Amino acid sequence: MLVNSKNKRKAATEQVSELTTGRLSVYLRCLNQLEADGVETISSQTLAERFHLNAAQIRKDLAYFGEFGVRGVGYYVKDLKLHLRQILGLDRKLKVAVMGAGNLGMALADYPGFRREGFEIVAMFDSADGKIGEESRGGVPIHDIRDIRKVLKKERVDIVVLAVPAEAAQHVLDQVAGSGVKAVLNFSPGTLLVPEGIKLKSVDLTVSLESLSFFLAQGDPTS
Amino acid sequence: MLVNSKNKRKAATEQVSELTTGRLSVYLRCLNQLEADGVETISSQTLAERFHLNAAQIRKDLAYFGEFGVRGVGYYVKDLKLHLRQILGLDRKLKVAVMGAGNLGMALADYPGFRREGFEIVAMFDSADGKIGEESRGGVPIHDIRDIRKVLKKERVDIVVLAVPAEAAQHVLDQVAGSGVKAVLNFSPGTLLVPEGIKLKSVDLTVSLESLSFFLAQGDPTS
DNA sequence: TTTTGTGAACTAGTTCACAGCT
DNA sequence: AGCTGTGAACTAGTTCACAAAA
Repeated sequence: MLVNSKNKRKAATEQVSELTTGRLSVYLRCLNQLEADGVETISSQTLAERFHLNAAQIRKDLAYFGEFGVRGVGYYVKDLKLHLRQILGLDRKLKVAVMGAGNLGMALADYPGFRREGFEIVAMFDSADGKIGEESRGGVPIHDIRDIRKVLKKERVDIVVLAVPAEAAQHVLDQVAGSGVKAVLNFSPGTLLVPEGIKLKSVDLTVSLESLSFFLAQGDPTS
Repeated sequence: MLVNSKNKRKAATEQVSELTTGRLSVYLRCLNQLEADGVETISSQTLAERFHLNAAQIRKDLAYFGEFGVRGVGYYVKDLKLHLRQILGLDRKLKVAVMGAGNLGMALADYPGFRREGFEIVAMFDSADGKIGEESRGGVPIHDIRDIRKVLKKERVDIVVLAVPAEAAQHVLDQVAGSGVKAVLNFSPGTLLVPEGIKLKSVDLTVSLESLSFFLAQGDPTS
């Protein structure tokens, strides 16, 4: 298992696109399902057909990281799954903290999809007296947002989820950066100045919804 | 106001990229802030500097839809705002329904950012007896998911937000499609077969978090 | 024979740079 | 003089198509 004789991982200088890495997550999810279905080996062609992907793209995406396939056969599901988990850094348990214990923060802290993929939500933060000291429904403790630095360091948090109101987002982000966390998933809308050394990934719910509004306005002149 | 003498909107055949439409939302948000700050006119250059965008790209994105600027001056903030709202279809109130009254569905139904941009959340749906007939904290009524068709038609819902568990997503999506709704914002993970005539936009929380995990695993070999 | 891994061709998206309008 | 709107140049991303491996 984990055969990778020709270790041809791309040089650190070469940038793997975010589109590629997003797809790696998708492939991993497909493989999980295939494994559950008892499939042992799969070709890029079959994988593509089954999940509406492009076979050449699957091969190219994987080829950035090594030669995981067997010509004439395809990919061993179990083997490729392990490789993908390793590439995505999911082979160790990553600790996550959620900033903001509002509706959205609470929902994200207890989101089953995160736990299922091996993330561990270890802390939440808020500034409201009524919330500090309490827990999410799923049992994640809510800390005082003024203790960011202390708690993030103590808990050795890897990734922060930012779900605070827009006006607080920049300040909280700066605090998070100061505590040594390197990666932030941001749900607050608007422009943020990204501190040095931070990888920020933003999910903008309003933009997503407005892009559907655009589609309705342009594509579909009825109603 | 709304001067657009040379109405040079692109032909319906021409596809405007989703990257472009996403940026239009962003520009609109920037303009809202500028207006609040009392700025009356702005050049693409200044807009770009202020919000970390690219000036040529702003001009090109806008140029798909008309000539909104004044040479030597820039854009009138109020005027461009109105144009963008119209392009994005935000000049009428869009009605939204949320499928799934779990943590995430509830949070989305009460998400203030949606209301702020003029969306109206009119209904939620769930299958749990304990939830049907209740309301979200913000007062959105929860219907029986078996009444999808009836309620969506009666309320004239424009956009559906899908926040049901992955195993239910396809079935609910098919129901939604059957009730005439044309646009769906999907939060459930995994592959969906998109019914004819539906525009599906997916936000995949797990993929977003995993892309940060990838960054930590690859980019940052410490820890 | 089957299917990978990959250069080459193609398509999409971004940025430059400047003519032309105000 | 200043700034837009836009072709041209460039960069990134996708798909094709096939030689080479099993």
